[in-house]
Amino acid sequence: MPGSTLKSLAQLVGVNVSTVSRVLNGKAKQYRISKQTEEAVLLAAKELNYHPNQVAQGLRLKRTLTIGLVIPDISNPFFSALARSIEIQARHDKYSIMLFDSQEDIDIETESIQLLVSRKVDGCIICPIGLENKHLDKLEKDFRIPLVVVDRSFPGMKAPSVTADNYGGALEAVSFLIENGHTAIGCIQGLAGSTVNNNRIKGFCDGHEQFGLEVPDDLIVGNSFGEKNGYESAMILLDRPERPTAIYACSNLIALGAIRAIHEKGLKIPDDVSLIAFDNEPYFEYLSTPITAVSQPREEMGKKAMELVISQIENGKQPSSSVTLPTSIIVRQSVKNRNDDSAGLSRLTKLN
Amino acid sequence: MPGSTLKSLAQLVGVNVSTVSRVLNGKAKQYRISKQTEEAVLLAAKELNYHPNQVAQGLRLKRTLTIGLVIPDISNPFFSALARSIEIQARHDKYSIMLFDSQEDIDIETESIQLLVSRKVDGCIICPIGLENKHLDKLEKDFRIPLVVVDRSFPGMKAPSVTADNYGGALEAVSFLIENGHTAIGCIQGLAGSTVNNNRIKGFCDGHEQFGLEVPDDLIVGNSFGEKNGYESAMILLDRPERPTAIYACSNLIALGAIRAIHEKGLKIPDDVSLIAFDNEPYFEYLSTPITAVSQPREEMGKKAMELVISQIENGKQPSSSVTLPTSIIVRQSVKNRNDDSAGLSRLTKLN
DNA sequence: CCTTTTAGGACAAACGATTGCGCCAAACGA
DNA sequence: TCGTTTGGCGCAATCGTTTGTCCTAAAAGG
Repeated sequence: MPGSTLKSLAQLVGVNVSTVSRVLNGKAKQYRISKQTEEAVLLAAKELNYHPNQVAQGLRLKRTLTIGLVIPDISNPFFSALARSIEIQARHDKYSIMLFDSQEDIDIETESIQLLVSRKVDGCIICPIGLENKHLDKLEKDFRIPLVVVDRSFPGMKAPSVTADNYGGALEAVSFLIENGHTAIGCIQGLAGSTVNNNRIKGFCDGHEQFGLEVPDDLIVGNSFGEKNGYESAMILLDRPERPTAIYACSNLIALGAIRAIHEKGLKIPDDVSLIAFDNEPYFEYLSTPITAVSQPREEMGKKAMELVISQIENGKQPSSSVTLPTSIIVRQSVKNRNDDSAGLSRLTKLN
Repeated sequence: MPGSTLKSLAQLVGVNVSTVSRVLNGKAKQYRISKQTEEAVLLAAKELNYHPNQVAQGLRLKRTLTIGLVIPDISNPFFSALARSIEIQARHDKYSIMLFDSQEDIDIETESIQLLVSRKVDGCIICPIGLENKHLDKLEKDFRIPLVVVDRSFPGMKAPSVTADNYGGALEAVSFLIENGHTAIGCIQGLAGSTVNNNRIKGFCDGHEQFGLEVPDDLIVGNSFGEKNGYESAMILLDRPERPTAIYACSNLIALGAIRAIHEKGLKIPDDVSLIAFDNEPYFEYLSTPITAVSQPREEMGKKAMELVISQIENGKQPSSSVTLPTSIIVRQSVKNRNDDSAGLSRLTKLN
């Protein structure tokens, strides 16, 4: 049966569609439908394998049970893990996910947001490109669609955000490097100006200061979270007359690109250069040299984001605060302990 | 404006909604709408930033411009690459993607299919778990929703499928191993009974026969495409009294699990055991030992799948044939050439 | 001057579901 | 016997679009 409808059920049972609707919505006693009629309707619904047309329901109820998900690159393991977690949580709450891949392109992101509006999603979760948020604000102001921003937040946005503790994680990473005797640390950053990058860089800088080191501005290079930038920026760092002893990669893909560059140069991790990554991948464990990384709670981030949209949708209230989830450092073997190298090297410690 | 509608436009311009609708659908001259009215409507549409309510359109036109995508695990890089390619192609054709992650669970897969029906998607692309297809057939027979099956097909299904050349790729992989002097090859299979696994195993077996070798049935172990199975099955193979000299892993995740097991055993690839994987990952290049793998054309598969659904939707005709896309082997360093080991070892060659 | 054409749009019925209201019969109370 | 309740359900509007049909005035034709 290509689509049994309320009408077909009504005809079969011999009652009005409104009666069928009420029975199927469990409002039988509220509207004083007789037991007999109720059972007949329920039986017919089973027979015809009735399932309501959610498009019609969506129009009538102004609620589509759909969440829009906009992501810069679903093939990036970080985002696909996030997406999975979001989908699972959504399914649990009876919502479905409409997926948009913005391809790290602000125009596609904007276009996707327009689509979300046209499609009347009940709420959305967006991992924005990172530099603009006017189009995001419109979602709430003009269209009143609940929004949660994940991974890349904006200062001054009303929409709640879910992010990892980028500052804390960065601080931990750079402290780890410095404590292992590294003082010339190259930093390959992501999209400059994005809040997530700002925080990962601020942690990098503050880490230096906490140990009384000068911040090596000229060692901060790059401008994208992608693999290509990781490769190219690593090449630049490695070509410097005074090669940094360690590289801090601001994303999983940057790390992968850096590894490619290091391989290509014929250098060894960690003997020739140490590496630490922000964002962990399962395969980091099995790389030529297992990579030390700052791990983000991907599943929790997705779950939390979904909870925040749902609560906005169902309670109608804006959850006051954004959430920041803790990171953890996973120490493997990509950072060399230079303190052992020469006894003459004075060990650095935190100042305060 | 939380949703300008045809009605609001009509009031603003002072005409009937039908007139507005016709103008916006480019049917102005067909219905003899005057230039003035047309321009007034278009202007108002810009002013109010009108975008049609796609839910209402969907109900009226019985066409939602939505494709359902059901995938066993979006965090598996193979599927996320596929999803990305599908989303990009869909966007190009004005469709949006509704994403369902079946979590390798047949019940969730079935539930997802029911959701696709309720949500009136125009077509769907499913990467099924692999063992049953009755619920898939219903999609077409009972609901007339165009369907394309990707990665895991079923013999005798009417729905077209898009798969890599699993048989050919397997044959190539095992031939490569044998030509490198391996005769005791462990095989960690995926979900037994699924067509994709059948083909990857048939290639494995036929490969042996083509070289006049007996098929080592007892060396074929495992029963899932996941990482856990890769780990556990590899452990079993490595614990055998006569350890296989090579392992053929039937999926990317199986390979990752096998690598974990090999590491844990303190063995080296390829000196202690060689490894070849079906399905390539970018990071295979940078592993402790770069892994030789059979590469599937992920992007092409996604694009082709989308083309097949669209053609069914728009032409209403069933594309006669399923497509099989060629694989290619990427030789790295995880397979040891045992022919060099001892001069006494007779080199194997293909029989015919 | 009367009829026919044409231009320009309005009206209303769908699509499938939900829901406020109203209607009719039987039962009940007085 | 007559009004009032209550049980049980139908009617019709509505959500926002699309589209077949119909209507009205002006222009054209004779």
